[in-house]
Amino acid sequence: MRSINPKDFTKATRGTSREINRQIVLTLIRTHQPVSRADLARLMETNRANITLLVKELLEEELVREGARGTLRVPGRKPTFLYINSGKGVAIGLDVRASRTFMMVTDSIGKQIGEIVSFPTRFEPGEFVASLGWQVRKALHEIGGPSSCDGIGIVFPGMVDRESGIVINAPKLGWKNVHLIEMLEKEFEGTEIHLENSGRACALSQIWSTRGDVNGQNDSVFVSVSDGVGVGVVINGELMRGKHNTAGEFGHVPLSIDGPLCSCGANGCWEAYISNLATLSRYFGRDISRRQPESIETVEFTIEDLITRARGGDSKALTALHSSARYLGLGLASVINAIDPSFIYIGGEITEAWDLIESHVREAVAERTLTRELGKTTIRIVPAIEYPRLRGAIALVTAPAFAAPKVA
Amino acid sequence: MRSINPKDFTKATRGTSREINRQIVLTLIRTHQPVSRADLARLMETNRANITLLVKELLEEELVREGARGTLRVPGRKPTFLYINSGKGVAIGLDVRASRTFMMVTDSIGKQIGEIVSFPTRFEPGEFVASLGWQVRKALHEIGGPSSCDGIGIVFPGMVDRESGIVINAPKLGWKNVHLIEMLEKEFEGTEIHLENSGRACALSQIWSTRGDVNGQNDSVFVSVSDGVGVGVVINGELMRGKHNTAGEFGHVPLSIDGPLCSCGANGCWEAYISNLATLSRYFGRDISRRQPESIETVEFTIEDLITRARGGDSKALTALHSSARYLGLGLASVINAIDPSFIYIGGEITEAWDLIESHVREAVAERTLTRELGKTTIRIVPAIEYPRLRGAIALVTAPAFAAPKVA
DNA sequence: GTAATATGTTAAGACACTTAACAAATTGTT
DNA sequence: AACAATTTGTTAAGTGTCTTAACATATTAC
Repeated sequence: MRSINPKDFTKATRGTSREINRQIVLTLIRTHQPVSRADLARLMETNRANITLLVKELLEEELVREGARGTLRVPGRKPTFLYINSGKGVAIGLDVRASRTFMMVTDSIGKQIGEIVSFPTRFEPGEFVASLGWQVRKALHEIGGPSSCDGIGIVFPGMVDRESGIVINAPKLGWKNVHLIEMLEKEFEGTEIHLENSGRACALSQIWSTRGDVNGQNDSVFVSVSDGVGVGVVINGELMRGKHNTAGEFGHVPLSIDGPLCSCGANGCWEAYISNLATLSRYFGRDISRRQPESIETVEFTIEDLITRARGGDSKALTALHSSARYLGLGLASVINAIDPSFIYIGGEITEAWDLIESHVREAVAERTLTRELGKTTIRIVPAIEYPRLRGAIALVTAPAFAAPKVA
Repeated sequence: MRSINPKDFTKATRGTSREINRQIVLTLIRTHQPVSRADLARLMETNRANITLLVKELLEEELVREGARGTLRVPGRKPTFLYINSGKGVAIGLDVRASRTFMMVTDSIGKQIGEIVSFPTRFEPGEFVASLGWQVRKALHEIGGPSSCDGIGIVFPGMVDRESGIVINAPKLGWKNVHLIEMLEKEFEGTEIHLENSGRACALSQIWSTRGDVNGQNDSVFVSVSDGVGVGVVINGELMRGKHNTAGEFGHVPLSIDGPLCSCGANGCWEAYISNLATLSRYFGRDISRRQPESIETVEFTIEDLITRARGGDSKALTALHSSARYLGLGLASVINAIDPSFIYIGGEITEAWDLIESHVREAVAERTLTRELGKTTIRIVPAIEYPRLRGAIALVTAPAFAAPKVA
């Protein structure tokens, strides 16, 4: 039950119904393709005539294309299959991380083109922008063809204001209040640039996935455990962004207000207990979380190494993982109590060790959730191979075309 | 940017535009009344013809009524004022608290009728339902007239599943998994009963308020500090309910996982630091939080008394309040980091001491919020005299008529 | 080759917003 | 008192979109 904001609403016009149904048709083609007009009519519980008219318009706009005829096992005319016309342009996704930046090129519905490439991340904003420009132009050139670029989505490890395009704080890179979009718009003249925080982008990747078991979930939370802890919250099929576009910072909700110092300056944040650095610190029995960002590339022992050791029988490594698992679960319990989502997704390097830690996580979740039902909230691992950050970056570009229109 | 759920969407029909605009008109009349058709046309940026047709329908349905003619300071025909037709039925709101239950009767847009009455809360479910039945019938009889009852909204201090109508856990009353709605529906045959948690209900009271400074805020959080800590989160003008209808339990997000024992069984919940009992315990220097519910009525020293003493110069009382204020602020910082709302509302007895504690709260908020902007999030006190719980209970009954239709 | 069946299109109807013209009511001026 | 100017509210014709019904198209089974 939503209240209508009397100061900011959208009235319905003659074309509103069409606009709504048009987006529904697009969504259904995207998630069900290949699909026939008759199928769409059944899915939407409307008549074929209406679908014909809606699709005719989408065909004229070249958003949709007709493909091969399908087959039927029963007598009757064969259906004409419809597809999203994804050949018009390409989307570019960039995942900026402390050590390297990853790049993915896709068609306009997010289907990967070519290989994912990566290059070192420059820490000086000017150099950073220039290197991005060079890499993106190179990738576009390699693809060749007349494809235009629909837009560039950039995922950043830190606090960003998507609307103003400012990187508010990215401790991993040592950036504060950098007006990144402005610089990028000069570099990529005429191309739309989208900026988003990594936790929220990961959540986007799930909202806009076409995987059957994933889509159709209105409320979910993505927790990305990496150098930091990023969280994206989805409410009502929409990413929670907040007044200052900084919503979702569950990583800095405390487990203990006088716990270990966090990179944000406060004590006892969840992040300070479960980030990769926290786990490594626990293993080495010392505080390695306060290094300068410049030195990150020189650290040779990673969380992956720790997981390998744990699998190899290193009981100290296993203990460090179990400890992080417990804190992960305790924090997840807070998220569950606060949001009560249908799904929790977890991404990050630690998911590689899920078989080692799952029981510890679940136990801690059950311990602090308020009801038994909440304790059983589905937790799904998103492995690195699914590239949730990059897919989220791509969604920033490709999703708007499929979004629900704002009404009432 | 909302994604359309391909498994659960609402297509637009011929009547969808009308439905949307009809709800907008109702909302605008509710929030702007008295208001003329010409005013509505200006507010909606549409033509008067459309408004005439929309209003004609609402007049025929007796949802809206015409009133006196307005005046103009310029030449021209005088406007006909429109009002929500609130005389058709009454709504009943019940605020169940550990010691007493409060009852308010309003017209169908939430305007109070008569006085607020209260009666002792029975702890045995059967007796509880019977006493409610008796009190409600008495109130309806006293009002007299042909008014029918539009519905009853009940606000409960504990975890409730609004949809199934089950009180999952109300430690203050000692209830667990009581199917309250079922019992109440037998008692009030034919009348709609709505059940909600007190924190969420308070949030509803703000969403559906017609106060100019309050409405028009899409994202807000209501924190109700009383015997327990109830939180209601509003996202996009809609109360966040969650998969199991238990969303918003920020009261049990920890400040320190090995802090004091909370009524929920876990350690260090926010509630265990800032509930009235926690503040009183701090004052008395002992743990009085683990009493049996039956004895609550016999406790003569309340948080109000403590505030009075603090004002009277009792430095121990003031210290206890300041301590709670600090913890309140630290927890609020988590809420702000997680949700980034436009507004935070605070209700409960402790608001009586706001002038004594505000600076301490704000300081703690600033200390743990991630950006300076977040630290400046507006905090508004809702005094007890505004009866947010009761207004929320009423909103449960009166709001659905004004809600935005579900589309796409 | 024909009947049965499913897909997709077309045309007429119904419904709601939109535009334009008009009636109604009021104020200010001559 | 008559008239112009102005605002409110209504009516009628127009346009866009969903809806219904009929029809053409294409395929399978007999």
